[in-house]
Amino acid sequence: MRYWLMKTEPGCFSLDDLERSPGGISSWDGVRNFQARNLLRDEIKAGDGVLFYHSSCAEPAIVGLAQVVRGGYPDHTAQDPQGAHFDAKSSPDNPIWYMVDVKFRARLPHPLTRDALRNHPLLAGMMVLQRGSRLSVQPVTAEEWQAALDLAGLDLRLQGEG
DNA sequence: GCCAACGTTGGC
DNA sequence: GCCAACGTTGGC
Repeated sequence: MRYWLMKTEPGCFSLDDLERSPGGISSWDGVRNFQARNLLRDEIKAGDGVLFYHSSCAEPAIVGLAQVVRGGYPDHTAQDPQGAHFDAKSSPDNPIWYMVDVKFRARLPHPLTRDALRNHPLLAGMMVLQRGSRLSVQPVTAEEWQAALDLAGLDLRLQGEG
């Protein structure tokens, strides 16, 4: 079981949107970056933990927890010419882009702001804090995951863990 | 709105 | 295969 941080603009798809999705489950689609694609396709598996991060907003922060419920599979939004994520180079036979499904798990009692992360010795090194860090899906270490939960005051045991 | 950082594209 | 130009991201 591994851990990830997923970035989203709340004006586009927020933690609320995930919670309100049917069964609290939504596909994580529309990622059009090769490095993130590789993670979605090859590394991210059902059961993995997700730190849900809001970016490009008044207070960028980790706001919740989610869990991967389906590992990488072809992103069919690339096949929709009307959609915002259409890519003519992708085809059902030879998909370029991949997505996963994630399920809402928890809202943090208090969002973990960038300042809060920076001020924590175990979290200050997180990729999301690094300058120019644009990867929308980022690996998180087990230590960072635990420290984030501790800092949030959350005791969450995900299915498949422990 | 600014601007640094990054990924992608395309000319050569 | 290099690299400049461009578009996008995202914190501030």
